Amino acid sequence: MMKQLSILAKIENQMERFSRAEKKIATYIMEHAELVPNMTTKELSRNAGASEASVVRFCKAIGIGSFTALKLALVRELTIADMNINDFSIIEKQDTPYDLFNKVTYVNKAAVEATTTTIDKRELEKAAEAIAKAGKILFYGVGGSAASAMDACYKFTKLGYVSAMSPDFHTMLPLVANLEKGDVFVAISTSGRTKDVLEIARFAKKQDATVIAITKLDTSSPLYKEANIKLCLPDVEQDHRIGSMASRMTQLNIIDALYLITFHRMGSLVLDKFHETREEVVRLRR
Amino acid sequence: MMKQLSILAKIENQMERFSRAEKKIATYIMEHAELVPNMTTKELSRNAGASEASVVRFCKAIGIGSFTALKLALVRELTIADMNINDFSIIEKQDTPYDLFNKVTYVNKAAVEATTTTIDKRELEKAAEAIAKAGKILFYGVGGSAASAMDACYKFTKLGYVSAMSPDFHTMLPLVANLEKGDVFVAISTSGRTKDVLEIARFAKKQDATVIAITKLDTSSPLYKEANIKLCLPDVEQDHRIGSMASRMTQLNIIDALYLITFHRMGSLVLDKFHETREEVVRLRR
DNA sequence: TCTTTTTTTGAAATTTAATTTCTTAATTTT
DNA sequence: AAAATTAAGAAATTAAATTTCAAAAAAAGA
Repeated sequence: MMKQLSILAKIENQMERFSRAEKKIATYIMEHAELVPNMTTKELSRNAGASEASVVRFCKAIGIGSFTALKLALVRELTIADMNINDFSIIEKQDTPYDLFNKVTYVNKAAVEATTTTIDKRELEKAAEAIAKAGKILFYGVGGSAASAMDACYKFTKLGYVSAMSPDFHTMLPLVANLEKGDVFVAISTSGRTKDVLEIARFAKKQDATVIAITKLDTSSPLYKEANIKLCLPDVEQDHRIGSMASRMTQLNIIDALYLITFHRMGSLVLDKFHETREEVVRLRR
Repeated sequence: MMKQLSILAKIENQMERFSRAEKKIATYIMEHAELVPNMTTKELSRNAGASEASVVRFCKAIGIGSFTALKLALVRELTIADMNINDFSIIEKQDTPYDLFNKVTYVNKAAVEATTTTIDKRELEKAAEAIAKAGKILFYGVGGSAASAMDACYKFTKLGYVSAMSPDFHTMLPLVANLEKGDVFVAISTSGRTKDVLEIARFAKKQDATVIAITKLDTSSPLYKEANIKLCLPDVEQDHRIGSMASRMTQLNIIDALYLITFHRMGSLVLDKFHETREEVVRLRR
């Protein structure tokens, strides 16, 4: 029922979609998975009969940020396969609540872990830089992503930023209209194809704000293409009837990172104000 | 038969033999093994307080051919050992954004994992039962827990429940006033001592609603004592300056479980309505 | 204690690997 | 068939790992 987070399964599933060179690479990896972690792009490209560039592009195509990340993910997967933990991956009729809880826990843990395969070091640095320089930060996500936007907004408010969010398109419009050059707009959409989010992101860009996208690594999605900075989520898509649970975990993991990075960067400068807030909170304790 | 020593064990064994720089590197690896696979020689050397050359030499010293090989070996080992959770509050001055990201990821993963230590099978079953019988479900959390409440509300609305939430005390009052016997009120407060949440929870109880608490396992907290059903969060140690990030992860993990359990229980009965919603969503695709 | 020798270390240079850019080739669309 | 789009590899760039080498620290011998 719940789809695998497994790299090899993902490759197999997408096999028809792949282009000629990608197919060669995919086939080679499927057949020699255990060798790949010890290879370089040059070796793999030579063995598969494609170019190094295609190897790197292939990684993005399957939603993994870099060749090195693919190698690490493969090692993990092959190690796990040896251990046979995979009975977690399927929900069964006779599952008790506690079984289901354990399965959810496993999936969420794996989802958080998978974020390391899609995050790009430099994009993260760019994001940190942009946020550090921003006057205002807006967050926007709808449906399942609204809660992530809310969480992010709360966190950055705590840091002393002028921050806002709303799951409502019409409320966002005037907020975005007031963005200025150097301000930051964070668009949260796992698919990268949510119309409302896209439209507001374009508007924010027109206002000269820096647009940070928190979205699935999918080079063909409109949000991915539009954004100034891309913080990519792993593709943890699950049963379409259930909807994505784990993807919120990955969104929040990235938001936590942004928060911690900003906090760390501000350093002791803000700690005083921070403590003031805290004391007041304790005093008013509700 | 000679037992194959793991890398970490091997490092520990040889600790006395190491030179000064090697010792620093060994210590860092022992203490942050899970971070090393995503590091470069430069990062590791900086974090450990030694040079890149020493990192490479260290690998040879423990009988591993290259730094890359060490990283792969560590991944294998950690995947098998799968987390010995000790390591919170691990932020250092010189951490780069990417370092911080990896640390957050590790902490969040560990937090999700830790949920398994505090959840009680029977409480979970009671919660599932109560929700199945409920007409309405309310969620209430303030501050950092508001986003969790929002997420939960969205999920249960998708399942066809009459569900509401607000981070605003005054908005909650009339909502709770309309609760009837058998309805469910879910109070989300990690500390279990948030005044607003407590007051509303008491009110809900007076209305004969079933009060489910999502709160830290702490038998002396008022919310823990008041609640009909307790779904307990692990006590994720938190830096008080930073505030809890990981605790939201644990809240959401439990919410995901409740959602999945309810979904599972409803079974195919609702799938039709579910699909209708989905088709409409696709049609209106925004 | 004071050389001398040996070992350890990190800075800089080199080599190797990964990624991006740019151009050409192939494919699809009109 | 022409135009537009997409795919692919060669070459250039950037980043990572490794080696070299000179200086510092420690050990050995006077």
